Formats: sequence, structure tokens, C-alpha cells
Amino acid sequence: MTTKSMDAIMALCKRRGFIYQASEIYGGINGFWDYGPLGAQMKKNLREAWWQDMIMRPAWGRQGPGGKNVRCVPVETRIIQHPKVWEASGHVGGFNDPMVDDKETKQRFRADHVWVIFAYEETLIANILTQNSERLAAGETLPISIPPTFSVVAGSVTEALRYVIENVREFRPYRKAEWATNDLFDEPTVAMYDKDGRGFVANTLPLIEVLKHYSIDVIPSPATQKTGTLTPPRQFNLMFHTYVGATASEDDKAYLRPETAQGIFVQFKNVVDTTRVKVPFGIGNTGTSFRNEVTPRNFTFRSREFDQAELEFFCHPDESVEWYKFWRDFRMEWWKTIGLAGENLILREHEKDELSHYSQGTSDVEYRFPFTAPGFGELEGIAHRGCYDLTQHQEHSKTKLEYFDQEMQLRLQAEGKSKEEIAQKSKYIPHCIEPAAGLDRGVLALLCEAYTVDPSRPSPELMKFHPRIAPIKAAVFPLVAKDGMPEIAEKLHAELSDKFWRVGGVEMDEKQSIGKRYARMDEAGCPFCFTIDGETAASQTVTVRDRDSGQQERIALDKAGEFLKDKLGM
RNA sequence: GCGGGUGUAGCUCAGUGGUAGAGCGUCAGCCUUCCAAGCUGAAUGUCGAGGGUUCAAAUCCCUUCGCCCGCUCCA
Repeated sequence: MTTKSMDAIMALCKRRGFIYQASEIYGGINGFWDYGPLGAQMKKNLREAWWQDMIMRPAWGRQGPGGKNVRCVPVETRIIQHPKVWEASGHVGGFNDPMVDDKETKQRFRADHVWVIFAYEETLIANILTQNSERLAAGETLPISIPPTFSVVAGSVTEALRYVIENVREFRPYRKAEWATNDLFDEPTVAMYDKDGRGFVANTLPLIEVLKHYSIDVIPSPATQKTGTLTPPRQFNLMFHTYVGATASEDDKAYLRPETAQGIFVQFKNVVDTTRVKVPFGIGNTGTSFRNEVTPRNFTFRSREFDQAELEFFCHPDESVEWYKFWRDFRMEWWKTIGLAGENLILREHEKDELSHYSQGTSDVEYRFPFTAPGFGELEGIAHRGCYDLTQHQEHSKTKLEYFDQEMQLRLQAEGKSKEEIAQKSKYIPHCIEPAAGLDRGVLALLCEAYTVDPSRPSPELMKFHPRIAPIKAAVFPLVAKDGMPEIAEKLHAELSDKFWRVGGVEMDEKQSIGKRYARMDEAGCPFCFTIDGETAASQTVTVRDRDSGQQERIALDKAGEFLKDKLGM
């Protein structure tokens, strides 16, 4: 594969009106992009394709595991939810990792991963123990204050101390370290020895705790063990917040959603109670989400405001793995059918250690963008979320979100199962499979995949969109603007517009040379151009030019609509 | 948030203190019977923004914003 130039793609997007920088005349705003006429239509086509193939006729009418029909319904939920929704989902906590930077080495650490080690001289400890034996016996805690000795990066106390033991020579003047126990501390401790054999007792506390008693300036950096180079912990708050109500006090604080999925979980009970859906079934939701990214980068790939198309598919726990595989495979296939058919698209199953604790499987549909190549960037994640979300909301909202499976009850009764077993198995919190696609990333991938440079063509740049995605479906040209050709073209244009306006644009262009007009349509990604020429009036035929090959065929004038309908798969 | 690069017409870019340019595109007219063709003409800019130095700033200095690359981050 030849590497495509992202700069060239971005230039074309601007030039042809696919994507503009948001608020450009004011200098732009970091992490936000607008769509121009062609981009807006294209994104609408993508969302429409998702809606049709996921909600209206899920998985193209295929049957799911066990020959079950696949039923999905839509909801449209709000960007602003009750703040507790985001506490239950874990986003408020998870989006609030404080970070510290090392000003000298420019390294950044999660504050909760920095462990400060205190090493006490053994003789000092011994003295304290003997001098305060009565107070210690009474269960008192002794205030002992010594400067932090060094710090390490680790996920837990044990991991931190294990690191010290295994890499003790990094920490001068210590030469040797081993696990130890000590009466003074409840926590695990380590015994360390310097080159003269003097003994020390070391324990560790998380940085955040240590900062309650010490200034950041006396904490050694885990990168260099020098003091004075760390910044105070800073919150990287990825949640956008706002205020509900005109008074804008702290009590009115609310969040803009970081994903559309939670709106589905929160309305799960209502959908079950009001729409006669039965497990297994899916609920889809599309819309805008917000994440205050640390570093928006790579054109529209990591924007702060973006659109998602998410399906939450609810099923019985015993069938959940089968449904997970079903959706994972279908989603991969789906992206292929709308224009990402090449080797740039992969399905990547997450490794065990990448999975959330509640997940039995997660895959990403990934695309090799020019800016990620040779790596890949995530387009869609398909996650087995277990019963995690509904359970969380059940706990936080104190509302029962169990599903009563009447079919299961009848089946178990027929099988003569015990009352206890029937009651237990027919009432459950469904498991959930979540295919969550990024629409803006989808558009970006489709743009990158479609962008083609063919130096052998008179106009080398073209966009090879799949007809279903192409914002302009067809164009009509009179070969020259005389001899009655414009009149015939006008008529054909009117006919095609009338037939296809629901799915995309039909253009008419009679200005300038025919080559220039073809070139313009190539850059807009219009798949078919109908040209009225000198023969049309006599033979009632037109030529159709295929964008990708440049080849033309001659068809009957009154068959143009049918031709296009067929090519658009309608 | 740090470091490096960059910002001049719709796009690509030239312009190192002295009257803002080129190519392409766009538009108009002519010409033209199939691929950014030809001829003629036209429009288009607070030189990213703000401040400073100077008789004079796209150009030098400071601040700031956007974009690109690397680091960092990515429930």
C-alpha cells in the first residue's frame, strides 16, 4: 500500500467542502471541526446506513445464535443526564486521574501510581520502640516524620516494594533489600542495607497521601530521584461540565455525556415496560458526545465533540458469548460493505489483560489511517459488558433492572424444573453486547480510504466512495452547451433529482470543458456522470462514465434512472 | 501539559525592513462533439491575532491562538 498524504487529504477536504475548521474566522478552536456541504451529506449517509442496518433491519435480516430473530429498537437520549448517571457508570471517577509531571525529563505520571518510599534507619526504629513501648502497647500511633527517600511508579503497595527489592541498586546508597516485617507498621515493609551494612526499614505511601503532610518540592521524582522537579498533581478532567439552570451554582453542576450508551441503560426498564420487546433485543442510540481530550490530534480523529452510533444488545447470560461473536463479526463485515474493504481494516481481539474486569471479550474494528500507519486506529469497539452497567445503575438508582423472562419460565416449567430453579433462572439482569461506532472516525476512515491519486489520469486526485456513502450520487452534463443538449440534460437532471433526492445530491453542470467537469465530480466522489452528446437526440441514448475506471458505456436515456437505482442498491 | 515545526488568495507555495506575488482553482465571455484543453478578461488578502521596535514591518522582538510531528494521555 502506498502511504497517502494526510496533508493532501485535508487540503481536498477543505477545497471541496467536506470538512472545515470550526470557528475558523476566529482562529479556530482546538479539537473541534465542522462539516461542509459534502461532508455533512456524507456523514448523514453513514449514520443512515448504520440506522438501516442496525435498527430497521438488524444484520440485514440474518438470524442470530440459536436461530433467533434479531430485533432492535431506537431511543434518543439526552446529552445531559442526571449527574449520578456518570457516577454509576464510573466516568466521573475514571475521568479524574490527577497527573504529575517531571519538569526536567518531561515525563508524566498518574499520581496514584507514584509511590513514595520512606526509609528509616533501623537503630532509630529500635530507639523509638523501646522509648515508647507503653504508648505502643496502648495502641497509639506515633508521629514520626522523616523526609521521603525516593519514589517509584507502580500499581500497588506490593508492586512498589517488589520493584524496590528487585531494582535496589537504582537507589543509592542501598545495595540489598528484602521483605521484612516490623512492629511499627501494619503495611508490608522492606529491609534495606547500604554498602556499610547499615540496616533500614522502608515502607511506602501513595503520593496523594504523602502530599497531605509534605510539600511536592521534597518528593523525589520517580524518573531521576531528584527533588524539586515534580509539578503538583493536576486534574485532567475529561468530562465536560456545565450548569443546569440560570443561577449556575455548584449545586447545578451537570456533565455533557462522554458516550451515548448510558442513556440506553438508564432507559432500559422503560423500553422493556412499554414496547413488548423480549430478550434478546437491542437498543440503539446515536448522537453527540463530548470528551475533554488532553491532546486532540490527527484531524477529526480525536475531537472533543463527536458523534457515536451505539447499540446495546441485551441477552441471556448463557447466550452472551455467542451474541458477542455474532455482533463482532457482523460489524466487521458491515464496514467492509460500505467501502473499507481493503487490507487497511482489521478486527483486533483484545488481550486478556486489556479487558475490563467485567468483560468476557472486546474487539476493535481498526483502520490504518495515514497518521497511524503502519499502526491502526479504533473505529468501533465491540464489547461484552456482562451485566456491569445495568447492575451499576440498579445499585445507584435503587431501581430494579431485572428482566423477567416469561418464555424461560414456561420452558422450565415444561421441563419440570423445581420452583426455586425456575424463579432463579427466569429473572435476571441481562448481559449486554455493545457495538459502539464513532461516526466521525467512520467518515474520516472513508475519506482516507476513498482518497486516491492516479498520476496516469488527467486529473489525478479522486475520491472512490462507495455509492451508498457518496454525497453526490450522479451528475448530468451536456457535452457542449448548444445544439439542444442543455435542454435534454435539464430534463434528465430533473428526472434523476426527483427519484434520488432522498439519498443524495444529483448535480447538473454545463460550464467549462467536459474534462474539468469530470474532474470536479471525481474530487467530490460522485460515482456516475451521465453525458448528453451529439447522438443523444437521434438515438435517445446517453453515456455513463464510471468514476473509478473512467470507462463509459452507452445506455438508453430513459433507462438512466434504473441504471442508477441498480448501482445504488435500491 | 512539554519540546520541535508551521501559519501569506479557495488550494499549493514564493517573498530577510521600502507600493503584497505566482501557479492551480473559481467566475464571466468566446471557442469547443468526451477527460483539470485553448483564447480573452475578472474577482479574491487586516500576510493567523494582539502588542512593541522603526520614518517604514509579511519580514525584527514579545504575547497569544490554530494546525502538523514527537512525548504524554487515551475509563
